[in-house]
Amino acid sequence: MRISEAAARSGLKVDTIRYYEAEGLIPNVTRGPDGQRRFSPENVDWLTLLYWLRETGMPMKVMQRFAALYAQGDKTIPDRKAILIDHARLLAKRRDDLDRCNDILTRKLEIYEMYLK
Amino acid sequence: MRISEAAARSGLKVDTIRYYEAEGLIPNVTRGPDGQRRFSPENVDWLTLLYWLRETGMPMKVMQRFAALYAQGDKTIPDRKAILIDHARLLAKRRDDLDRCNDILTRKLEIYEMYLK
DNA sequence: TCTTGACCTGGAGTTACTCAAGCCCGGTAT
DNA sequence: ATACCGGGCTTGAGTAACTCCAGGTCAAGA
Repeated sequence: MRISEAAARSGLKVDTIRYYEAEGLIPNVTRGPDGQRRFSPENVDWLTLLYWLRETGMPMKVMQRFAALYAQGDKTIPDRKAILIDHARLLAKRRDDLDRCNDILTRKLEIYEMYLK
Repeated sequence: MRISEAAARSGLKVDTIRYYEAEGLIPNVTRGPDGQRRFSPENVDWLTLLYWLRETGMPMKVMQRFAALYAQGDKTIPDRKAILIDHARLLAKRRDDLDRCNDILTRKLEIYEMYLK
């Protein structure tokens, strides 16, 4: 499929996809005879994963490493697994942060209520 | 207290605090006779709030608006309340995102396990 | 044929810091 | 008295990760 559809399906913007490809984050992107990018369903799966990793705060350098490992085949699965487990730990921390911030907001809002009375 | 202590207490870096002040995010910062910034406990409270708002993804422009409203006194409390409620909604969305990403990671890891068998 | 729409590249602009260079100032060790 | 810290100051450059834009190609439809 074309880049616009890949963008719509993955959640990434067209520009971001091109940028990610230039930075080596997307393996196996082929071009049609017209020189335009063609995305396979596997490409889109990959982009969707990148979208969520980004959305949850994975730095690009880590994604780059992840993509490089992927390009080296199945023997890098333990390494890739380690990266994802690490990221899952980050997610847990972020979740705690959100909860903590929520508590703070709740307290502030209570104070505002007092003032409004 | 001095800037380094304010940084340690709020979680923000010294550089970030100076930057935030320059951008108008911190009301009522006074200077000592030596020309150095002095932070009151209220300042530190404010900085801590900024720290958590930033940590949970509030853009600086919103913080700027929030600070400007704060500087205008109690009559802006409803507006400030609206900003915080809005941000709380964002927190809820981010929490969903984290959970969704966690699901994806879990599935990927299961696939990796299959390969490793 | 002409135009439209999707794609291309290269490069500039943006956000929110982050770091570094170079200077001032008060306190302590020699 | 002076040399040297550590901490603070400002200004300005650098970074990450996009994001947008100008200018150009090309296939397909009216």
